[in-house]
Amino acid sequence: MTTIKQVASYAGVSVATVSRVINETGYVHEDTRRKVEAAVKQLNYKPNEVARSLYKKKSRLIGLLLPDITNPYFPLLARGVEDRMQENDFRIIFGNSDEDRQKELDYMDTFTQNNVVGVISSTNDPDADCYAKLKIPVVFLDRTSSDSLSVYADGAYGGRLAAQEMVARGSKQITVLQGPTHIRPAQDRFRGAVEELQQSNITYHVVETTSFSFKDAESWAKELFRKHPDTDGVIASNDIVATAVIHEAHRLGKKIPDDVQIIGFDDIPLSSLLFPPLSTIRQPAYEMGWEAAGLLIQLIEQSQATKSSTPNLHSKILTHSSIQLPVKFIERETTRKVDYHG
Amino acid sequence: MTTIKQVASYAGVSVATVSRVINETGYVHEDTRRKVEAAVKQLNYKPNEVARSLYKKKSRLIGLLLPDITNPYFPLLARGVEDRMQENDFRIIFGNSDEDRQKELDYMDTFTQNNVVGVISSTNDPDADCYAKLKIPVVFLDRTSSDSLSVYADGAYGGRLAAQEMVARGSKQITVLQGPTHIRPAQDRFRGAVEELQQSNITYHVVETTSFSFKDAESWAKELFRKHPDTDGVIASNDIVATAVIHEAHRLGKKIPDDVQIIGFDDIPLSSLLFPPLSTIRQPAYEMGWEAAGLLIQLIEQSQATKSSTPNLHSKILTHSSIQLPVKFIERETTRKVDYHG
DNA sequence: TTGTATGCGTTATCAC
DNA sequence: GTGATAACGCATACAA
Repeated sequence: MTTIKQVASYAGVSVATVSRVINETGYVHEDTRRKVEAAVKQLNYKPNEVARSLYKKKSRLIGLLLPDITNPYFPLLARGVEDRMQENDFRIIFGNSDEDRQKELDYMDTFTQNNVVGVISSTNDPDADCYAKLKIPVVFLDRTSSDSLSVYADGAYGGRLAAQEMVARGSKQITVLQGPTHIRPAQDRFRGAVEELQQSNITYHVVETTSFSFKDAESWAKELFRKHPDTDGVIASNDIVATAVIHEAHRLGKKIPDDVQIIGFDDIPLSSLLFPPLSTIRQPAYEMGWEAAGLLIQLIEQSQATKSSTPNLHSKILTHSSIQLPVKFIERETTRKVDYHG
Repeated sequence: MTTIKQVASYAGVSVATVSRVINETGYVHEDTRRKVEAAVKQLNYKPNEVARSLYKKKSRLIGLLLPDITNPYFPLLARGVEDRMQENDFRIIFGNSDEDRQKELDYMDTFTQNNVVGVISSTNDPDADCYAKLKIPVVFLDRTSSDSLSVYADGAYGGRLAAQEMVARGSKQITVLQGPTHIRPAQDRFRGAVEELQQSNITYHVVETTSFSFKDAESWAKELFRKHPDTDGVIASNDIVATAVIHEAHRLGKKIPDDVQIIGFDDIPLSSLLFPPLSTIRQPAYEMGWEAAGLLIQLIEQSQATKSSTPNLHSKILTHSSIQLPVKFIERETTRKVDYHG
């Protein structure tokens, strides 16, 4: 690796001057600039980010912590984050937490030890100590917290919407799969659905579920149709679980959507490829990642500005502006057609 | 952040001593050690990885470059890499290349600028300059190169296997979807399949395809049944493409597997959830990531050893030991049952 | 407009 | 056994 020193001597100037031209800071004569630029090009010089990071106490790295990239919901989030970050010259240190407290802690240590300037985390406990202690901006993704910045979809409304669409399409005996109680967004949508059902005076049952794993979901699907055989509409806690319900319905010889309608949640890429293609409530995962990254970048730039200048009254300061993105009903073929519907 | 200096003064010793105890290098009196350890704990000291990296010219970071984490084949690879790296206290800077040369170059710059100690890349051009110039170990994942270390699945055999199984199950008019020509593993499996078919004296046709996108695949599926309406067996270039073929077969009212058998490639998580569940050639993606990480770690440790000591004749040096992992036929329901088959 | 010198937090070398 | 101190590559305050 060629260093700034080598560039300097090659160009016949001091390191300070080289630094000035590559950072476009301070005055430098046009001729000198050209000499330096030539040297930079000639030696193919790329500044050492580590040295920069050490001196400035801040890097161009951000930390991204997701529960499990293997869960089909997360790749889109990750991609949204990466694209926006890449555009703004930030790189990503990535980790899976498995929703495990210890792994989460470890990664937060990793992040701080590497001088990351911000983190995006999809955690079940945004109020955990390790986040409060962080002295850099944090944005919570897909997980809400009362007093931290976060980007999430409108789960409660999504739940209502699922219930509305199901009722509008004629289901009378609806079973709702609750979703893991420790995952806030799962509970939001569950509550939304139940509220709507209650207001509509529809008979409904609830089956408790404790994970989003397909394997577990298969047994809940069985339980569902065993305990509530008259079910003619299932609101699943997410698309994976909905998939298991579809399978079980097939197995029982039930016609979808004539005997039973099914609505999922998320709209993961898989959903449109199922048979029948799954009607679901879409969370705009890519956009969520994108927005979270944008918010974080804003916070990062803000915190730099705050430190270096006197408070600027003209620039609006972000203190608590979480972003809630809209969800949308995606009508496919596990729900019946309905005339009035646009 | 607390620094080594603070720990030193808190413990009443010099920074050198603190460094010795945290790195377990050199002599240090038992009492001193205890004092330092207490200070470390008290102040919750965590060494600054950036400063370490600057001094030692090597970090605990590795670079991972994948085409697109949004493609369902890659999350498992990534997870395999992450798990193994995490176990060995390496962290990951992650990026998507979109198979775009420029993005690839940019990420290689990022990696070197951040002092990563190794990179794992899934590139179409392992012989590209940017890899040759790298002075750190590189392992190519899922992409082969004649003279670089790589971890990949036995694509040629996978192709043969697909053809064998299809023939053994009675297909007489087989169509093979070729897969993108610029993606080496796609061509390996294609050639394998074609060779097997030729040896078996089976009539077959080839439909060219240029991507793995589902959207494109839909039109190739149409083309396939239009040009070769007698097709009673399809060997798809991967599971995504196979999915499109299933859809088209449904649309045409063809019975699967009675009218047409379909075999995919990869065994992405989606495949078992399709209807009918897709028979496919499984690549052990998670294991591949895991092995690639293991190989890279070995190379990293080796290169450190080589630098610091005189060549050790007793330790075997890895110069060219690529790892080829076995593929396997996963029998599901897009292929017919056959008696002889164990 | 440019150069010198200092420090960022660590590790390693060398005296003591 | 332990402590100064130089060095890693860079950016900046300050002097010139």
